[in-house]
Amino acid sequence: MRYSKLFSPTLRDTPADAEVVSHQLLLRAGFIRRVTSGVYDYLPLGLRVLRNIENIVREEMNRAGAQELLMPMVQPSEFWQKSERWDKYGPELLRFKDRHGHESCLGPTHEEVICDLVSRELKSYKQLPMNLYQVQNKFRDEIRPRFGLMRGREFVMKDAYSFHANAECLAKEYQNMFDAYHCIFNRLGLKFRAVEADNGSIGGSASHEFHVLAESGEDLITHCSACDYAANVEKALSTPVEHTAEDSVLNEVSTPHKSAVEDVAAFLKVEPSSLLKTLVYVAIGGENDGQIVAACVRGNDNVQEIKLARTIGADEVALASVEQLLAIGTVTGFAGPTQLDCPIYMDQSLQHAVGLIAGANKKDIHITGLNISRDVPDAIFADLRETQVGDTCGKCGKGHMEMSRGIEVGHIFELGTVYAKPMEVLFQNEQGKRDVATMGCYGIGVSRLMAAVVEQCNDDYGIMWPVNLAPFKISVITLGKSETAFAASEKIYNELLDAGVDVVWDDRKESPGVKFKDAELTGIPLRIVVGDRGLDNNALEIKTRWGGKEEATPEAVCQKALDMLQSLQQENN
RNA sequence: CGGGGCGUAGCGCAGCCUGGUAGCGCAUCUGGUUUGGGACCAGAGGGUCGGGUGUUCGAAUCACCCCGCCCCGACCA
Repeated sequence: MRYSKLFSPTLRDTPADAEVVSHQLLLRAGFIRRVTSGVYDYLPLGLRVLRNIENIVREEMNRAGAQELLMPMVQPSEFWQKSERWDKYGPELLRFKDRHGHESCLGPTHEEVICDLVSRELKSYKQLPMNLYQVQNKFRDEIRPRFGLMRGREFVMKDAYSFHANAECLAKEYQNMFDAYHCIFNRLGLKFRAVEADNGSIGGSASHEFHVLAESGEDLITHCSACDYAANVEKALSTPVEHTAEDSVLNEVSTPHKSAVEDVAAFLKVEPSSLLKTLVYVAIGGENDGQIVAACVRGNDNVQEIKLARTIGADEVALASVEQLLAIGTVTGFAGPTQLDCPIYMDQSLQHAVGLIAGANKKDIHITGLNISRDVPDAIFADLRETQVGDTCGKCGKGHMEMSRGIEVGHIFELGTVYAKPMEVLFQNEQGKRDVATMGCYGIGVSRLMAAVVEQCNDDYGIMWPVNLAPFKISVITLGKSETAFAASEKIYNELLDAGVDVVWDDRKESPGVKFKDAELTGIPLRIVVGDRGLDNNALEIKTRWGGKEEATPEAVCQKALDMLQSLQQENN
């Protein structure tokens, strides 16, 4: 490709509305442009990278034995009614009617469609197991799209669905996908971590998320310093540092206008860990929709709302309103577990706690000397607190937990029969009886990966694509306007084209600085500089995007560059 | 949807408080000079000042409504 013909509009200034580096650089380097909220154009360079990512994903999925197909973006409401998600899925599902008044939606995921397809064709256990995948655009009407490709409404996803005769077979495929995902993210040159995850609304049993480690990540993930345990904090198991206190009698103390944990602790001259934090929640969705519950953790801990929701059988929870607090006999800022008219859930670490300070359910008053087993006999104990740095690992009991931020780029689930059953994905088993297929599903956010890679691979000059992903591998930069430099460049360019490399020739009538800056901004791994000076010295410069520098004669420069490319590729993997 | 911020040329911004007929840098176009790190000179084009309504002799500027964007929260690949 000649740069003079390339549609690659780069920007000098960072667009003001882009917050994270990946968004800024992808815009500046001319890889993407925004169409509307959470919806983007992929320009030629961006599409090249996207395709490179897709192809690595394809190769590894194929190698793992999955088969590619392609399902539609538009899906009929009937499928969703059958799976009972038409009502459950919520406003993220973009629904519309066609000219006949027929209700449809844009696919946010494809369990329904694949189940419908497979249910029609699946007859016998002999056809199983089977793993089908696609790389396709999804649409989710996200509440708040942000960070460019990181959280779009329309995005490219690889979604795979496996079907099995039984749970053991599913477990095997789950492991197979787990391993394939490791291969994929390694080939993409990413620092990542697989963590145990909450299944969320998708349902099913086992589940892992794959996170690219980055400060800008939206998720908090935690891992053990000693064993291989790693989990999303939404789900992580750990035990807090022990707290000891003297047992004593209950006593009321006046704490005027002090309701925040820090304020109360400072006012009473104690550590926040001596306090009991009581938060009142309302269940949303699930069998106990609308139920009000109290959740208690130590003052220095936080309630992990997802854990609470799972514990009480709700889809999610929300903090109760002032009116709801009054209804159960307490007031804002001074809630405590005694004499509350609702079920009281307590973090399991509090089972034997004594000498705590808690709200008295009266304005401006706290109680001291709270003994949980004595004073809150009806408490229900469960894992409710959010894991903190330094907690003891809930798995090995030896290491302590460390925290990092992650971008979720993959998620795999053992679904079991949650979709196959309502969608009637049935087959005849070995005994000749009708059976429900057991399913797994495996997602990778392909377009999000593009952003995640940039988050990890950039410097002050721009993007530094891993060789595997780079839109072009080599940039031939012509300097000056001499006929000889131009002719020499063209020769090198053609030689590289013949060698089958993705090469771009910067033949523009621009000053050297502009060409260098653009090559760096767009992250081309290797550049060959062809100028009169180099030609006169019979030594052309080859420079890597990571600072490496070599020289070669005009005759040898192509081979040299190809060799360098190869060794860069190996470093990558 | 709740809270905060913003909307003036392709990009980055000033002007608004105190109303007077729209400006700067970069980019773009023409001509010329230049070419190993975002060149220089001369000239040129490009704006419903997000939209509407109102106040006013007069609105980018003041008021009200709407729309859009960004950040924090709930969602998730």
